[in-house]
Amino acid sequence: MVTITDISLRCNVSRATVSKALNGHSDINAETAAHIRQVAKEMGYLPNATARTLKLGRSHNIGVLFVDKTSSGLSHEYFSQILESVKQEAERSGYDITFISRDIGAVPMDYYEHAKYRNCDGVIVASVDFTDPAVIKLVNSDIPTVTLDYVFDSCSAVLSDNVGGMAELVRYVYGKGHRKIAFIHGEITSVTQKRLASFHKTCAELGVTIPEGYIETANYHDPKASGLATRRLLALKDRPTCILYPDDFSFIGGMNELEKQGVSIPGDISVAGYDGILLSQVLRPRLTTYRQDAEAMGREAARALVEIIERPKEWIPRQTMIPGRLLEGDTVRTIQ
Amino acid sequence: MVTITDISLRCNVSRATVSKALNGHSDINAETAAHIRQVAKEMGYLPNATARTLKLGRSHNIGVLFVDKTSSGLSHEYFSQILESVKQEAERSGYDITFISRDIGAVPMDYYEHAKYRNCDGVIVASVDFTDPAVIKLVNSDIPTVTLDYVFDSCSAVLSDNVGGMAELVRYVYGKGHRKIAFIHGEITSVTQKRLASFHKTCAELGVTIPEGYIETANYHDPKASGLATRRLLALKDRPTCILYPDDFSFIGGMNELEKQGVSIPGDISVAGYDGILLSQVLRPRLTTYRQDAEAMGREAARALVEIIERPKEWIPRQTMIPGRLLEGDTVRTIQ
DNA sequence: CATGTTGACTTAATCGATTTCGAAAAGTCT
DNA sequence: AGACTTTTCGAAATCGATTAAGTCAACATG
Repeated sequence: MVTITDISLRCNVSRATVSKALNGHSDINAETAAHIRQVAKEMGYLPNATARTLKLGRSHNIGVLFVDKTSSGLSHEYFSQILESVKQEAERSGYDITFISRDIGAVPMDYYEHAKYRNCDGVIVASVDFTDPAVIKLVNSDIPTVTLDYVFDSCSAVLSDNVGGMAELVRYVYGKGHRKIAFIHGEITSVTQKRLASFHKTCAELGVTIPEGYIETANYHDPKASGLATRRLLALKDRPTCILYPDDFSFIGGMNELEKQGVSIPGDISVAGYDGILLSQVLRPRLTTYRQDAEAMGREAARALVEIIERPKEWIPRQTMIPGRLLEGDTVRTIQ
Repeated sequence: MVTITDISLRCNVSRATVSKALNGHSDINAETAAHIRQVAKEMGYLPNATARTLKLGRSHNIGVLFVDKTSSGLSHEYFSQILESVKQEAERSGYDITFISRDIGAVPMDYYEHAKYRNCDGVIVASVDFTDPAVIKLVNSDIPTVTLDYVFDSCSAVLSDNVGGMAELVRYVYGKGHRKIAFIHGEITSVTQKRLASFHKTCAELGVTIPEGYIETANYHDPKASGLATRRLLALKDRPTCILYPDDFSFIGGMNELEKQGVSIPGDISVAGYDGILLSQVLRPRLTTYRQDAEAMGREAARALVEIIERPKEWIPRQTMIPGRLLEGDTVRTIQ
């Protein structure tokens, strides 16, 4: 590997001069600097990020903490899109991405320790159990942190507009004439609570009453649970005319159950999903859903984090709300 | 941050002694070592991976190179599962994962340079254009590399059994009585070529002739293209009784087209996918498909790489074939 | 001409951890 | 007691890059 020392020998200057020339310091003669840069290029010099990190205390490396309960990893398209987007934006600013995990090898470590161990300049946290003490330790630490879809007052957050999204969905189906709207929600998380609250609030605003049994519990990304919830809804004496699902993928379970019971979509019952993943747009009928702008979420999270890292003085915890948009498919029918 | 120096001051020993005690060297008195470890724990000492990397030339960091043409990133479940699995296995061996990209910030870099810059001990390459000069430069470099689903003779590879998988699928549908089997394949890659060759070979072995037009071209992960290909197949005078799709996701396009034309699955026509992603198993009817063991692929890739890194002497390029298995769903009907 | 000033480099310390080569102390053997 | 080992620990170099402080010559100024 070519180091700064190799270049200095070749150019008959000190290592300091080489470093300064390469970093464009002003106290180096223009010709000397040009020559050094030329030689560096010829020799195929590459700076060593490790040495630089050690000296400067800045790694230009961002940790990402994504944990999936199901441990199927990034199976959820929403999160894999966010990750990709974080990665792209981080790279644009000169940062690399490293996964932060709980342990590494035989050494037990918590998230904070891992991030410190790797000298991460900051961490992006998403899709985790935000009540986990290890997560709380991290967000309250000296490491700049940005959370996704969860607010800690110690750090900045990027949020999907769950309240607005759910309100828009409810108002949309209301506009289509639906008054008997059921909601199957995922496991209780802060996101779920927001959607649930927004569902109740919007229904109240619209004067829509929610009969007993119209709020059903299932899980995110779990068609089976949604199928069972759908079955329970269909067993009600007073069936809903519209069912809102926890997310697009889990809707598949509902779709199967409806099909099985000979209930047509949207002829007999209308449905809507949430997320706006690719799948929802290739199904026929196309699923009406609320698209979360994962790309923007990842981008804004990375931007916010880089901002904190590079201008720590000016930083104050800030929440960025990312709006989504309703994707009108063909699964919500207009009724009289 | 607590460093080795802090501990040495507190224990009245040299930094060398602390380092040795912490690393379990034998030339330190057992009691002294125990005391040092105790103090280290009390002070919350964490080793600094950067300093260690600089000194030892080993980063315990593995680069992963995943590029998706669609730039939708890790949208393909097969790859996100592999990534997750690579990550888990790497962590088990004490390695972290960093994404390798083409440029970083304003600095233009190729993959090799990026990996060197970050001192990656090795790189795992998947889902890229293997004819890209930058990729070729990387796999032929001094950096240990493991490729997925592609063989270079300069490095080890982990391969999904595309030949065996396709053969098993064909034999399965043949066993169900099908003799008119169409195959819609994805864009031409080495994987596609293997499946295509295996399709032809297996058909030949079984004495099945492949009429004009039964081999159709579409794309991976692209329901639209598969839908169009399906339409072309349905327009044939002599329709196939069974269609094999490029992958499970793109089958959705075929499903829509069949539905639209009133062709029932599997009543009128049988179908099978490839991959065995979660979606295929929650659709009704359940899709018959060949499951690629993404989890094993990621695990073996990580193991192979760690092996090369830690025992470079004994290393010889090796290919590991990961078998998949047929997931029998309800989309292939028995015909007389 | 003595004194400042500026430009262009270099010296040397530093970041945190590891490791080679000693060195002192203690123990062993004849 | 003298010679040799063994045990236990430390001094100092090292990895590659950065930078504060210092040097020295050339030049400007009153």
